[in-house]
Order: sequence, then C-alpha cells, then structure tokens
Amino acid sequence: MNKDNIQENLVNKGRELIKEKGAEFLTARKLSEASGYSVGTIYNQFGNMDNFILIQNYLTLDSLYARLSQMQASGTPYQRLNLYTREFINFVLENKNLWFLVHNFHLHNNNRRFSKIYLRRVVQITQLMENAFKALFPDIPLPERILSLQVLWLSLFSLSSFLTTDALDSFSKINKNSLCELLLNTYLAGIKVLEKTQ
Amino acid sequence: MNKDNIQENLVNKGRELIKEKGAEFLTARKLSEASGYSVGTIYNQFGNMDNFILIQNYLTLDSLYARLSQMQASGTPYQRLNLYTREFINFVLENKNLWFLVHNFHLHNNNRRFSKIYLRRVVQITQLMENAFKALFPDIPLPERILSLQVLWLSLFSLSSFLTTDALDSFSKINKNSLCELLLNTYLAGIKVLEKTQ
DNA sequence: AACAAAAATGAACAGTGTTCAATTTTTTTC
DNA sequence: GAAAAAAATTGAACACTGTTCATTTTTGTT
Repeated sequence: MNKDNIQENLVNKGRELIKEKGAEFLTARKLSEASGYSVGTIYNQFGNMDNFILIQNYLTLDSLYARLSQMQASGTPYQRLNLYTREFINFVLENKNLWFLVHNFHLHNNNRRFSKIYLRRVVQITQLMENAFKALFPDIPLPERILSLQVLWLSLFSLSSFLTTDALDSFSKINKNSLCELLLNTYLAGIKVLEKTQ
Repeated sequence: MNKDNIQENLVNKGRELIKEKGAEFLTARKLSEASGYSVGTIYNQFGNMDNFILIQNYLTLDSLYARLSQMQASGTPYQRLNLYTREFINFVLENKNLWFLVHNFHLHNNNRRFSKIYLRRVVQITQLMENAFKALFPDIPLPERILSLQVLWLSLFSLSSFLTTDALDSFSKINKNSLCELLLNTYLAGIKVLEKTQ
C-alpha cells in the first residue's frame, strides 16, 4: 500500500464512522482500530486530527458543490433558486452527521473554527447560484448583487445547522423544510423591491 | 460561604476566564485553580462541566434579553427593528468570547448542542420584536407572522456566529455590521410584498 | 545477502471530564 | 463545652482525549 492509498482508506473509513456513529465518535484510537492502521500512521498522514476533520469537511462541501453543479438549469431563475435551496436542504438532511461536523467541529490547534481556506469553499457555492441570481435581478450592479447573494447564502448555510438536530421541533412550529425556503423566498421578494427603489 | 455563594463565585470567575482568555481556556482544573475551589466542589455544584457551560450561555442570553428589553420604543416599527438588530450586533461584538461559546460549546454528556431548554431562550427573544413586527405587518395572521419572525430571528442569530471571528474578512467584502442589517432589511421588504400578494 | 532509507508502530506523556473514599467542616445533641 | 452525627469539601485516581518519538518493521538499493 502506498501513501495515497493509506490516506484514502483512512478518510473513507473515518467518513463511514461519522455517518454511522456521529461526529462525536471519531477519535484517533477508534479510527485506528476501525481502519487497522496504528495511531502513529494517522499522524504521519494528517499531522493532527484537526486536519483530518478539515479534510472531511472539504469533502462534504465538495460533495454538496458537485450535487448542486449537476442540476439541470431548467425553469425560471426564481424556480432554479428554489430548486437549489431544496436540493441543499435534501443534502443536509441526508447527511446530518457530516453536516453537523461541518458546523460543529472542535479544533484543538488552530485558533478557531471556520478557518479561512475552509470558509472559502462555503462562499464558493454562491458562484453556482450567481447565474440564476443575475437573471432574476438584472438591474442590480455586480458588487451589490454579489454581496446580496453572499448574505443570502451565508444565512441559509448558518441556518441549516438547525436541520441536523431536532431541538427546534419541540417549541416552534416551523417546518424544517420550509425554514430555509421561507427565508429564501422572502429575501428574494425583498431584493426585488429594493432593486426598484434604488 | 454557603452553597449559593460558591455557585455565584464559580460562575463569576468562570465568566471572567471566558471573557479574558476565550471559551477554549475554560476547564475544570483551571477554573478550580483560578477560583480557589477544588475540582470536586465544582462537580458538587454543577454536576458536570456541560451544565456549567449551559449556565454561562443562559446568562449570556439573559443578558442579551435584558439589554434589548430596556431599549426605548421610539421611532417607527421599521426603525425599532433596525435598532434591535444593531443593538444585537453591538452586544455580540462586545461579547465575542461569550457569544462564541453560545454557538460553539462542545457537549460531552448531552447528546448534541442546542438542547431544548437552551434553544428556547433564543426563540424567546422574538417576543421582544413581536410588537414592532405586528405594527409593521398588521395584515398577516398571527401564526404566519410569528413563523416569519422566528425565521428572521433564527437567521440573524445563526448568522451572527460569523461575527465572532475574522474568517470572513479575508475573501468577502461583506462588512460585519451590515451583514445582519442587510439580511434584516431585505427580509422585511420581502414580507411587505408577500403580505400584499396573499 | 547485506546494507541503507523509509515507513509503520504503539507505549508513554500531558491534558481533558469525572468519580468517590477519605478528610474536613458544620451542625446537632447531650 | 464536649462528643456524636451529618454535611460539605477535597484531590488522588480512572478512563478517555490528542500527540510524540524511540523502536521495530518494511521497503528499496547495491
């Protein structure tokens, strides 16, 4: 087994563990036991566990990006943005444990969560929506439009953390699926207004 | 020293540590050393460290609630909602470490973060905005209005996690202060439209 | 086959949260 | 006030983290 295969095996095995048992279960020793590699090997490959978690989150975000990328560009721009959002929600609900880790990973070495290179991938997803967004709001200048889209996406992204647990269910009648969709459609309607009044 | 004083002393000392050194610094032994009480006493008082963190977050949310409560109800409803949001942002920026802990605390015993009793306090803050919200959108039926306000506030709340670090600064030109305000005003404009078309 | 270089290993270290028998303090009882 | 009982405090010890690095094993070269 060469180095690349080891990394691949460890990443895959770790991903299985997260999916099945949750992000909290993943530790160096348990990954060692489950993968067959020693703890030292894990550290030879990744340096530390933070990097391992970052890689897992990169993969999750890349997976989301790939899924949103291959969507058909059919319907009106408005419909397309709704489809993007619905597909995003589906992805989150289908990968609760992975998405939980994206929001709630605990870093030991790096100062704080959401390191720059990591958050960049989040913002990159706005590029996918940009075409539909441009078609929907042709009168808004590029800088403002990008800003507005980034605020929208970052809101949807951060709001989606509530989809990974059932804490919200007990005392708010907000439907999980409509939580993000309501934000999207209200926000889009708001831009339309502000676009004209400017 | 009676039991209540011990709890109070521990909570106050822990709060100091979080404010000064960050949430990551707070451990049972460091709190013990800083407060003068033994580790066992901490556990006699709080049961476990998760409860201690939960109490700290309760205090933070109560503090935010108190601050928003005592605001003067002047100006238009629209202006008042903007003032609430601005005051909220100020609070977050003035208490970055405490707010970081609200979003990023790491639970060991409880299953997952945002336990129900904890998240309830977050949603309770919507009650403060409800009056201004009602005045601004009198034609929306109560259930829908509450839902809409909850979505707005939960979005602002979750979005505010980006205010506690500088990760966003490097690759997006979004101003921290305008991040939440842009969301608010666009969302409010959107409700106004959807209110009429219904 | 003998040597050299590289890779894999897992005990050991420092740090977590947590427990609980032993100690200290406080209260009660006479 | 002294003795006994009850309550509260303590911190060493346990099981678990992430991490290191001398030792062992494997691989590659001559």
